[in-house]
Amino acid sequence: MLTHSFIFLTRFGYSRERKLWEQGVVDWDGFLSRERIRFISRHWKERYDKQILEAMRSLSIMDLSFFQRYLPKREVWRVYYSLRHNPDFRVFFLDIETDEYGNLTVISLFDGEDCKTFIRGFNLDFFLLKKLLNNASMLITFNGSSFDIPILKHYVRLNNNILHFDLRPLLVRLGYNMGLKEIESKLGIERSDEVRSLRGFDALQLWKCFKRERNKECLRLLIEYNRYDAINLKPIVEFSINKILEKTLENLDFLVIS
DNA sequence: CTGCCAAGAGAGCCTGACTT
DNA sequence: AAGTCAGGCTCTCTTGGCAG
Repeated sequence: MLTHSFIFLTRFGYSRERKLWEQGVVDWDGFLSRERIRFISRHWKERYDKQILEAMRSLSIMDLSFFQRYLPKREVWRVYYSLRHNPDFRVFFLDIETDEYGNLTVISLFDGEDCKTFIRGFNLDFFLLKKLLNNASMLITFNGSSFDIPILKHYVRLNNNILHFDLRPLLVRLGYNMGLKEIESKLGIERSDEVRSLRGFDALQLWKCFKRERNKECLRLLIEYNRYDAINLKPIVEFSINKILEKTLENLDFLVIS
């Protein structure tokens, strides 16, 4: 999908990108191989050629900072879609819990197969966490733009070539303007009985309970809750990218995307 | 080259929604 | 409560294409 994208070009929006596709310019190679393109002046064609060559170069060496800078946030899903099976593309589904003062208490990183959880006061080591995070190509969250990522940045400095894919705005576009738990139940994604009824507010109480009473059961539940929040993001991503791809390519049946 | 027009990109503002 | 984003709205500006 990424190599079919032109939305990162200067002064390009959805309509101009679609115009290209409709006239048969469906990928970067197609764009570069044409001398002239209708509705693009010679002057701009030259500039766009350079931008596309730069995109190609970045992609070939997996330096995603180019896309971090020029791809609109709401289109970051295209990077995930194109690279999700590439072994050099490392993703973390991420979720954090905090106490009532906004201090990080628990964080889970799910790489698609294995879920690592770090707990304040036990195994949470910010040096190690930083090392782990900065080895990733993309972090995927739900509402992380306004919650998880800013808080995380208080503790660790993240490299600027890490892409952040926030699922919430995408789901809003797809008509799911609601919280994570409600989306899960709409999509039939399950949680264990113990944590099914828990919400964000309860996470604060669980940590409080653990701190006050040293109650291990409270902590265990909080960890379980947090891990589900991270792990369940994966099926939601799969659902969302298929939906948004369908929507993006509506009425363009000749366009087959890899 | 100059002048005009319509399309559409982009900026600014407001609102509503979510996370713990 | 803080922080961020997208959508809706309006207004402005840039641009390609066309005519002469």
